[in-house]
Amino acid sequence: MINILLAEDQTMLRNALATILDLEDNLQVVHSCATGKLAFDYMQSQHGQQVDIVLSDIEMPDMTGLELAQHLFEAKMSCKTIILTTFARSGYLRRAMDSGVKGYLLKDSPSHELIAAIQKVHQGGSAIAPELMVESWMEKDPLSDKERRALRLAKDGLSTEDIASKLFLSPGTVRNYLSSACSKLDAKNRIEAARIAHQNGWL
Amino acid sequence: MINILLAEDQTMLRNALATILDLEDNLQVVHSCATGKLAFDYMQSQHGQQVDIVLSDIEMPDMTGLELAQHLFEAKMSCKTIILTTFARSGYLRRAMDSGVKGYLLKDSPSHELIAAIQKVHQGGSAIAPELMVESWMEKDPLSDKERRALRLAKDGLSTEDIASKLFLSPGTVRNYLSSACSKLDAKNRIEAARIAHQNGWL
DNA sequence: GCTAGAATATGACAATTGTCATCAGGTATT
DNA sequence: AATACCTGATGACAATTGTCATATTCTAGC
Repeated sequence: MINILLAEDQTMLRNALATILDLEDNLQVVHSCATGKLAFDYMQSQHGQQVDIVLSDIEMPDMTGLELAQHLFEAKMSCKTIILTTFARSGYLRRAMDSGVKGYLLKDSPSHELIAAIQKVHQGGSAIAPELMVESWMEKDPLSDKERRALRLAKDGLSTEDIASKLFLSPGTVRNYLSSACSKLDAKNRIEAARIAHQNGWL
Repeated sequence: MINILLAEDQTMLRNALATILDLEDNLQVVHSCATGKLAFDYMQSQHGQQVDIVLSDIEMPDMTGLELAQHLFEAKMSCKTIILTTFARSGYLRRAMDSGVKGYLLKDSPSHELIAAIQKVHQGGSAIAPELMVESWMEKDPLSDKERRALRLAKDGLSTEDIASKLFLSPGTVRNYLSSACSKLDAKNRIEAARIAHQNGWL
C-alpha cells in the first residue's frame, strides 16, 4: 500500500484527486492539505514517517510546492515528491529537479498518467511530463535578484517611484535594473519583460 | 438519472470530476469536452437532447464558459447550466446570471457541494456560492468595449502603437481610451487599470 | 433639416519610462 | 597598494505614456 500526502490549494481538485487515488487498490491518501506549510508540518509530525509519496501543486499560499520540496529534501525525508502543476515552465522544473523531486506532471495530462507516475516513482523511477523534456533546454534564468524583484512589482502596475521605495533603492537604480531586464529578455518595456519572465518561471 | 455534460480545459480536473460524479448513484457524465466550442457543438448534435446539466469552467480556449452559457440560453436549450470556476468575480457572476445560469460554484469549495448543487439545480432550484452573494453588489463594469479591448492588449505589454494597429485605430485614440479607462478605474497607469479590471472580471 | 451624441482623430504638454555613460563606494584578488 | 568587480546612484536625452481641449465624422431622433 502506497501512502500519499496531497498538497493542493484548490479544494475541488484536492477532494477529487483524493477520491480517485483512493479508488486504486494500492493507493491511499493519508492526509491532504491546502498549503505547502501545512504539508511540511504534517511531514514533521509523527504521522509523516509513514508517507511514501508527497503529491504537491506549486502555486499555493504560505509555502509553494517548490519550497516544500526543497524543505523535504534538506530535511532528508524518506518520502518521494511529485509535483503536479498547471505550468510547463523550465524554471520551475529546474528548481524542482534541484530539490530532488522525482516526478513533475502537468494538470493538463489525463488522470491515469498521474496514477502511473505515482506507481513508477514509488518503485524508484522518475516521471517527467514529456512536454517538459523538450522545453527544459531553454536558457537558464538570466535575471539578477534585484531585477526579479523589480519586475515582480512592475507586473502589478507599480510606478518606478513606488518600486524604488519598496526596494529601498533610488528611482534611477530601479530604472536601470528594469532596463537591463528588458534587454536581457529582449522586451520592449517592463511589462513585456515581466510577462516573459513569468512565463519562464523566473519570477 | 441526471445526465451531465462537462466542459473544463484542464484534463486532470476534467477526468477527476467525471470520475467522482459517476460515483454518485443518480449522476452520469455523458460527455466531456476541453472547450466551450466543443461543448456547444455536442449540445447541438442529436446527443445534446438528453443532457440535463451542463457543468462548465469559465476560462477556456476557443469559447469561454460564459459564452457557452449565453449561446445555450439564446438557443433556448432545455438543459440547465452550472458554472464552476476559480474566480469569484462579480462581473463574471453578473454575465452568468444574464445568461440564465442556474448555478455558480467556486473550485475552492468541497466536491460534495458540487454534487449537492447539481441535485438542487436539477430539481429546479439554483445554487450560488455564498462568497459571491456578498460581493455581487460591487459596482458594474464601467468600461466601454474599446477600452476593454485596449486594456486586454496593454496587459500583455503591447505598446500604444501595437495596440492601435491591432484595433485598427490611431495611436492617439488608443491613448485616449486607455486614459479614460485609467480615470474610470482610478488607476495610475494602464497596467494598474488592467489589473483592476481583470480582478473584477471585466476583461 | 437640425441637433445631440457617439466614435475617432489631432495637437500640445507634462509625466513617466527606457537607455546609456559615468561616478562613488565597497570588497575581493593578486 | 594596485586592480578588478559589484552594487547602487546620477544626469542627460529620447521615446513612450497620460491628460486634456478640441476637431471631424457619422448616426439617430426630433
